[in-house]
Amino acid sequence: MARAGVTVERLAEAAAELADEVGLANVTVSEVARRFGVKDASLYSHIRNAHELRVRVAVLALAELADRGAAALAGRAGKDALVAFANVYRDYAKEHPGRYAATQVELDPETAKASAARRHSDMTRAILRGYALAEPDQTDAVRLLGSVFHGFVSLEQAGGFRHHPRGADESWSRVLDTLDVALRSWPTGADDADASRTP
Amino acid sequence: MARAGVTVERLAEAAAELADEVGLANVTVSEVARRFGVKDASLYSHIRNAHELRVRVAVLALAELADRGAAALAGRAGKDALVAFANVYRDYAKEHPGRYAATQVELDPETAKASAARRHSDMTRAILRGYALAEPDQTDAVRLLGSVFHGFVSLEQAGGFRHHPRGADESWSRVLDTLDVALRSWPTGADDADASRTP
DNA sequence: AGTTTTTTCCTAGGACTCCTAGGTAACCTA
DNA sequence: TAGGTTACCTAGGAGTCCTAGGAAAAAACT
Repeated sequence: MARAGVTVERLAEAAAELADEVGLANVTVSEVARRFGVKDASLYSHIRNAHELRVRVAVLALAELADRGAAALAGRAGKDALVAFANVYRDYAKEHPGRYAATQVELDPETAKASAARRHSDMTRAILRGYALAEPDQTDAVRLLGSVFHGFVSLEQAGGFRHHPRGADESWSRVLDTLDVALRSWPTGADDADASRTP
Repeated sequence: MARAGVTVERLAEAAAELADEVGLANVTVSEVARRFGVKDASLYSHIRNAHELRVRVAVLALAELADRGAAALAGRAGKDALVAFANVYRDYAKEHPGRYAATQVELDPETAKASAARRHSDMTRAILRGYALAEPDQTDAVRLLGSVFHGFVSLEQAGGFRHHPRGADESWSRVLDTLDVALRSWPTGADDADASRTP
């Protein structure tokens, strides 16, 4: 009988597709095997276990996302870059919910190093070139941006914004405006102004 | 033979405990049953399916978190309230990772309504009383805060901050400083200042 | 108290997933 | 073309989810 031509790359691709359809948690070795017209046991010569399947989806998604981010950043700076990059995240999550969810699986140190995770923080740092920030503020800002992007997308996907008439799109663009302002007026040194007296 | 005294409340509590130990994804009907000294099939007179078990953990966590939030907010205002409330989230996530993860499961409309989800947005709105914001800016700000809190905690938990010497605690307090400043200087109307010309 | 009803737990079992062990057949290389 | 490697197979054990139908404990009603 002819071989199915399974490779780890095609496996990851199929698993990613499946994740987008049924959610990452429902990505199963058996189903992926089925899509290749192969028995589930056969896949274990390509992957160690079911977890590796999800890890490979994560690595794939991280790389795709980094590619899109790089494309969006090309030729842009300042707020323009910030907005473009942010939209890459949100659009990707909408288009590929399963892949995006995979982005959050914990990777062991070696896998993380070989992944595009570093490219993401580098790109975020590149955005911050438009806003004069020295270390360690720059790292803090990178983390702020990552938190807002992921947090918003995650809450939106979980349906957290559906119980209120205000559109998510409007909030999103307003949040990015605010982020832009915040980065420009980054609290430099020991800023202990007490806001509780600000009415 | 004597009965084990299983109730949905005790079930949810046990599932929550299990979630904190092994992760929400590994919360299984069989294991919960085992902890009650009961066969797995017996639990199906209390819950409909395994998914309901996780939903109940979510509802429990949401309520606990809301209680802590309310306690933290009592007698505080402005930045003081903001910081206290934010720390409730982060501390809870550290203390109860499984419960916190459950917080992000999608709830059907009725369950969501009966949950403490509303209390959370109400409390966030209460924080914003310290910063004069009218609708719809207030809703946008609520979403920004939610995004930052959840995003930061989520990334930190996924190990996203471990590959850099800068401590997560320092970044966190800096992020909250920035949030405080951002809320005070919220971009009111049509703020289209182009930041790309700022350097 | 005795009887009926309800609830809680049981056993049995089917369907599915994960994964291992060991075998066979296709492809690659010397 | 023989030998070796790799991709796939069957068989099966262990675990989970869930249903069906039965027994016994607890609660409710005479």
